[in-house]
Amino acid sequence: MEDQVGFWRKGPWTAEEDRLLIEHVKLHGEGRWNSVSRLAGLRRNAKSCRLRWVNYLRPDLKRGRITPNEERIIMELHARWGNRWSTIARSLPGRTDNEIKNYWRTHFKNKGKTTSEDSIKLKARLLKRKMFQQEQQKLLQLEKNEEDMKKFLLMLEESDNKGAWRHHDVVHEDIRGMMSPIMFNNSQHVVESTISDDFVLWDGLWNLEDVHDVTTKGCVQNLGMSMPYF
DNA sequence: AAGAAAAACAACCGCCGACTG
DNA sequence: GCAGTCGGCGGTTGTTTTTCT
Repeated sequence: MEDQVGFWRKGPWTAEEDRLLIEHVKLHGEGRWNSVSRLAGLRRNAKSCRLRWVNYLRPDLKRGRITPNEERIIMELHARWGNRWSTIARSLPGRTDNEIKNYWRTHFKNKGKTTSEDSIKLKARLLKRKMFQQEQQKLLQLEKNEEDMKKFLLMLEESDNKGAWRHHDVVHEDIRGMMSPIMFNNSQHVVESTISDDFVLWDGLWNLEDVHDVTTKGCVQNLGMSMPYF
């Protein structure tokens, strides 16, 4: 039946389809996308299900516009890796390859084709937007840093009492709601993300060969330093 | 306020490499 | 070794939203 032409639904996903897919992934986890349609009762093919989950439904996705820092990282990494969007996306937690690809296309790909006048207008507009975003971000960052520091110190205190951070899932769940996800690797005590998104982003730039290899020590050190900004 | 243009977002398609029987 | 299947990736297109004139 599934081979019949026209069996698979196309076009925008409905809320009900999203719900079914989320339920399915909750129960069975990611992967085996070919069986998803059958098990979840969806008339969507494997690729469609995977794409919808990866680009839209995953809980760890970051919503909202690309920040100036992220933009800079995209430019840096694109200069280094070219159109390897998934590779670039790995350095930007919460962003998908599709998102980055779209962003690159709309902002940079046709830059060479614009007239000088157009590009001046474009730059002025981007600058205006950038300045606004920076202001917003600074305000948020000030609040967030203070909050994060308190909570991180509290967590350190608690972990000292317990002896060690034993299981990264527990830690992740504990602090998911209050700060950017921190993933602790059992064997190496490695932090996968950091206190604020900007820290990991910059760490990604500084350690391009292994963007996830940030020690807790480095993380704590980062807390004390001023943010690089442009 | 309205239409046009630009930007952002969502989704599909084809190709390719890894895996498996 | 080979064919089939699956999942991932990058390119592209269509639609919606936002911004500009």
